[in-house]
Amino acid sequence: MSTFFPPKRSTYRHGDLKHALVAAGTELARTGGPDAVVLREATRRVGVAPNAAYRHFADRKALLEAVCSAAQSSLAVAIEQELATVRAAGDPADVARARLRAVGIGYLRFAQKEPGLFRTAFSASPDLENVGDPARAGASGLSPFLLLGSVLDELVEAGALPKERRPGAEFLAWSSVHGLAMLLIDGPLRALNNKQTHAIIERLLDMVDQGL
Amino acid sequence: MSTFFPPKRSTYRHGDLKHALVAAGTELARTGGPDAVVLREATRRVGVAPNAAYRHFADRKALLEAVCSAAQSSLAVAIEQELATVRAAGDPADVARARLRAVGIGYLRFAQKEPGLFRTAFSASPDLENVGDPARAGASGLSPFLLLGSVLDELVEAGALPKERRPGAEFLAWSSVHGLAMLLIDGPLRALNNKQTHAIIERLLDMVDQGL
DNA sequence: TGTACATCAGTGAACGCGCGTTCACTGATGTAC
DNA sequence: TGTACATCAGTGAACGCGCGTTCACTGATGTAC
Repeated sequence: MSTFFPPKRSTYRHGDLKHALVAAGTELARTGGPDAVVLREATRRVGVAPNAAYRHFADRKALLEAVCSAAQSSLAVAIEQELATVRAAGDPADVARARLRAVGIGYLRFAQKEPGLFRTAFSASPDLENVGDPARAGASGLSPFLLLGSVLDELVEAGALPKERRPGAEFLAWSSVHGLAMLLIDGPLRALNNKQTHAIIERLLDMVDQGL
Repeated sequence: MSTFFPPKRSTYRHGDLKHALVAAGTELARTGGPDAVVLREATRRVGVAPNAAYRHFADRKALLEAVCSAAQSSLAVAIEQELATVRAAGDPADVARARLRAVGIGYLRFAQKEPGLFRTAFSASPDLENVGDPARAGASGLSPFLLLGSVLDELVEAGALPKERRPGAEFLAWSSVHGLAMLLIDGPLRALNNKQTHAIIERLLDMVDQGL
């Protein structure tokens, strides 16, 4: 455990300890989810005394929250990447629909590729208040929740979603996709192979598309 | 913490320690979720030495699994109760639809009333293998998953769901409802009031009904 | 350009805690004769 | 009906562990003069 990341450091000052601790914490979260974000282990990996962390974080919870924000940001980037593959030509309604699908696919891909980070992203302070926090955003400046919201807005603009059904639509789409993510990574759908997984993802996105 | 449940016991033998430990563990899970199922605390509450638990469970994990099964069983009962309120008269397709809705409502009600138990129910060994385990069933003998499955079968029989879409339909319905449950209890929808919650639940169930 | 000094990042040692688990035991039960 | 004894449920004490956090400290930096 503690033999990784040997503490080779020449200077007394670290220089960027705060970021280094978040990075180490993120690595822990990647492997073991939020519970694995252990303050002592993070300092060990960075090669620093355990209490050095208290120069930069009030307590363990503060470190975990920073890691959580970083995970949200990674999720936003994953969604943005998927959005970038959507061709913007053709019927605006079709484009908007394809973009909504891309949000779902990016979300689910991330959950599967990084289940530990995914669980960490939703482990702390999941209030709608910090939805606009830039630390949780991707390159676009939008957090995952705001990305979903903006794509739903596009859907309304393109006439593919009646605007009276727009309010709260985030939560319907999000619920379905989030639930599937849970079943796929922690739940009874873990055992599915790639093909089966892909099929069920497509069906779920169809359902959302049709039911919204 | 340990002053609750004073260890008043007259006999040397407990009589039903195994069940008592599961009950105490369930109480812990109810309050704090799966992580709160602490072997020592369970024995403390029952009024027994910590190691007495090892007469009945191989280790902490085994205790947690027993608590998990009990939680699944409670969930099944909650769903059955909701199903029992559905009137069986009228168009069979409408009845089957109402029963599917009842499954979703029972699921979500349980998640909201017992968030700790709900999280515990899905914390351990969530494989489809133990879906038929009687320890996870309600009065009907069916686990939550099997209850959902049987109602979907009814839907097919009543002609409300094309039978080629029946396979895997569990996972679509389950994903949506499970995801909403998560957002409601742990996630950003925690802050909603009863009315708002009810509204979003209805909309989600509409979406599933329409999109299946 | 040089020096005194305030600042504050990181150190070293220690704390108390509660956990899961193991050991050799003791005491009640129920069965065989 | 009475007694010896095997069974096994629960005890008491202890273990090692790793955690988060606090204390008084040391050493490098950068700024004021």
